[in-house]
Amino acid sequence: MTGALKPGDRLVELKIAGEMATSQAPVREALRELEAMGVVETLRNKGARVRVISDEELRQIYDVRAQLEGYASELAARNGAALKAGLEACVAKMRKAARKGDSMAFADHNMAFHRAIVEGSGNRVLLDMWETLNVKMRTMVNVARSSRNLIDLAESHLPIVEAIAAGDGALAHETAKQHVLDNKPDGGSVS
Amino acid sequence: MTGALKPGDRLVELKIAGEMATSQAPVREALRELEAMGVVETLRNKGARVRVISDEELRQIYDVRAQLEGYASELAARNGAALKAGLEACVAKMRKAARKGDSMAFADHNMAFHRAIVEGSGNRVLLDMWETLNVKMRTMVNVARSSRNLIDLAESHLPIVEAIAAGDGALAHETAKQHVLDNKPDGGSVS
DNA sequence: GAGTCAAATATTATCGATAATCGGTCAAAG
DNA sequence: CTTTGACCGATTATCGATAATATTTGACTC
Repeated sequence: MTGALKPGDRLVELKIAGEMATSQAPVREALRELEAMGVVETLRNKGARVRVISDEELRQIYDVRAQLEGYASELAARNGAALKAGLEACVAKMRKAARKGDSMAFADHNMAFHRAIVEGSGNRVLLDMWETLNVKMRTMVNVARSSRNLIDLAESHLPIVEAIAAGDGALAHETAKQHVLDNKPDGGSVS
Repeated sequence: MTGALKPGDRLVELKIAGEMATSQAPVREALRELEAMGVVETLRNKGARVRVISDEELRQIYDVRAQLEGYASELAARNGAALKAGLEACVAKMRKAARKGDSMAFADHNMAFHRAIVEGSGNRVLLDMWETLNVKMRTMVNVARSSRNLIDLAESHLPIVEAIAAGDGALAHETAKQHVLDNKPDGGSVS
């Protein structure tokens, strides 16, 4: 699935097959997989579309993500000292991207930061699930909608690093969770 | 996927196609879906197998499930009064099944209890994710391995009902989470 | 212009065929 | 006896065809 596809766009099997120089059947197989992942939705005899994520669903995704990342941070804090340098490097890269106004690079480093924590949790099921949420959202972190500037956003990651590096699981949990909720579309959750 | 399949069992496309009076292609599509859900694993040119869930993965699933159900209970507690009767009915049915020594029925009512809470959270993403975990585990609640008898297990759900019915989100969260961890294979988590 | 209907076209869903791959068996060689 | 290579059957992966379904187009009427 290459660029320039928007929620709601049609995915025509024979056309994709032609573009990929293959036949229809493998395309159907791939679409079934994407459907199971929640990226695509299909109706019988009507074909596949990029699934539309409603604002409500996006908010729900953020709420669940906050819980998962909070837990991941708590687990990661057990090995916080080993993760510290890597996390700080991500923040430094975010700062650099922020100064250059490069929001694409910023988003990449931001994602790498969060992934490092979830990977550092050591729970593979948690990581798979977190990735599933990201695939669903497609725009992994919605930077454009954030009410903060990129410099502030980069800095907002530091309390998470500190809590994890200090091995403080409970603080890491709350800090990471709140960070996600702070960046949720339409502001914070009541939860 | 009808009964009597164990982790590691081969799923032969042409055989399944014959049994279902269809052709290979729809079977391959279905297997792709099951693979995306983590139920099946395939290797290229080697076919599909029912995925083996290791003990470690099962423990990780329980840890993540504890977090999700803890959060679900917290959200459900907002509307706890409305959920109380339904939850109590599930516990009553669990008691009844426990008295009759009917562990299949027990498992069904136990699942219905937990599902009612996750549904009561009002977060559809959370529900989908929780269902995904259950599909992965396949044995939804591992009753046979629990160190408690069924009567005690039925009763162990009451503190969750009480916290939710009282609208106490934080208590519901901790109670539900601990309940899942208490029933995790090989005992509790350090987390 | 709007609405209806029929025909044409596009697309989906499945079929059966075929090429490629893999694993097991057996015979020959060392 | 062990190892190696050839062959065969089972299975996977994809192909191209076809039937079924949905959508679009064009003609006609008001």
